[in-house]
Amino acid sequence: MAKVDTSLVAHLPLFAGVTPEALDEILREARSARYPKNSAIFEQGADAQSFFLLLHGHVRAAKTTPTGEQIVVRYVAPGETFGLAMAIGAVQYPATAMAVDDSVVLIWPTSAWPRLIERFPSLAANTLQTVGTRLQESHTRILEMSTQQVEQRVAHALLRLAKQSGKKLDHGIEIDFPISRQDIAQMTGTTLHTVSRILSGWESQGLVESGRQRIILRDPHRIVVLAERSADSGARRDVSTQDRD
Amino acid sequence: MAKVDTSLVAHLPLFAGVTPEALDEILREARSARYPKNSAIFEQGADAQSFFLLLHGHVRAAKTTPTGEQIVVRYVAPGETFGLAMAIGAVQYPATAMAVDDSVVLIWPTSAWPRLIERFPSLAANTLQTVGTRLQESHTRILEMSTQQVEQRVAHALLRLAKQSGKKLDHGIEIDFPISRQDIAQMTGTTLHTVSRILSGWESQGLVESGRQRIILRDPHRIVVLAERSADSGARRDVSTQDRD
DNA sequence: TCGATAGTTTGCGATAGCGCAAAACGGGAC
DNA sequence: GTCCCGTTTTGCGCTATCGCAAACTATCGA
Repeated sequence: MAKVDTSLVAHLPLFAGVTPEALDEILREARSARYPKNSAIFEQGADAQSFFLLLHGHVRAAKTTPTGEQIVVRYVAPGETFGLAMAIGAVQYPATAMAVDDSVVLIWPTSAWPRLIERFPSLAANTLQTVGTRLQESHTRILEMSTQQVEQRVAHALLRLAKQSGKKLDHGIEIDFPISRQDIAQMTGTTLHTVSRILSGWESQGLVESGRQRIILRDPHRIVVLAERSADSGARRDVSTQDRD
Repeated sequence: MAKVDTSLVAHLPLFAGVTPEALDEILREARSARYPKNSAIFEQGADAQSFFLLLHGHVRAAKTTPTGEQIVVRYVAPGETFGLAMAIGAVQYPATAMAVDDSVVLIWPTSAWPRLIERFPSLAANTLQTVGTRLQESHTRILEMSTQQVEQRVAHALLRLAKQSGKKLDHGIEIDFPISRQDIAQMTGTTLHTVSRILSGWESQGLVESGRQRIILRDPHRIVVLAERSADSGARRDVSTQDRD
């Protein structure tokens, strides 16, 4: 198997504090693979035989209910790890991973993990860091779903996508992979219909420009305002009653 | 300072794979403290100077929005760690921790963490495990908030509390610390009014018995049924349109 | 070039659950 | 025992958002 070029990944947070020789050794345990657009990388419930590092492309991690509804857990950007079921002691993947663009990944066998973290403890520390960060983001998302209305949640979601995977344009930021109204609905806990209505509204105000699986934020600044406004018109959540401390 | 008895904590997942001598050394870095009911242990936004292990009592971790709304991130049960800001690389606590009962905790200075995980790598691995588990639970919660109605979410929340901190009764399970309608609302993304209505309804069906900050599940089995029923009466989420794979 | 297909838009009626208000209740402090 | 305060209950109107249906429109393959 062709060896992966060390320099491509040496700067990643995952490998912080890992010597070049160690990195070399770590990479020797991995193989790389290419997944074409719209192909599944692993399925929710399948045995977690591998964990992954995304090199190129974009991956969507989604969780499905017994009744078939889905939510998007997150979009994976290049340089990020995913499928870390083993790190959390899970035997099966808790979500499905799908390449939303042609993608290239590094793959380690799950069985290699215990040995790797034993030899290179900073791997565990670094992974703890990223998992912890994701936990925080997850809590933020819960906070938003609990306290904000749909329009604000969509605004936040798009701003996050723009920050994570935005391509700067002459005038605006384009989200750098195909994403549908349905996807955004599944990120924000609403329906594609409601997302469509919201984006239509924004489009007519010149805030965004969007089409088939494509969104450009034309006026990020005003979208930030939308995201942060605390539900001014009438319908406000009950803050006064039973306020704690 | 009085040394903490090793045997009290040796069995905790956090210390799995740690030798008694190592555990002794780890505990020497900690001090213990008692927090009376309703006292704050740390505040959201404060410098994360310590991390904690709960020995006795119950702690509520809650996140507050700029506008003052709160959500309950989780309830901490004895044996669990909390305030792990350092592990995730945060400088400040992302939430507020408050003792909901008289509580006893072990406290380590954040500054001790790097040294501890260097000397005892399994601490990092174990912590990664628990943080990963919490991340999964968090995703489950997001899934529920996205796909279920309030009554089901409340059912799930109570069942989880019962499993985590339930005291078995002759007939039923009592949640073992004071918890208000408001608290449950903040766990499920609704209002205390709606929670109150739901519990009233359940009470009249003999599912629960509840009062001031006190809830007893009288018929857990039927509550499980409630939690799992997929919104039968009419209002069902749109699964057919744009189903993936 | 022409369908076929997947994604998007939009209208309309229905409703779950919110916000507000007010009353009832329970427990602890003194 | 009584008062007071935090919690809970309940009624009522309202609206954000859903669910359904149907039309529309890019994009891709034949």
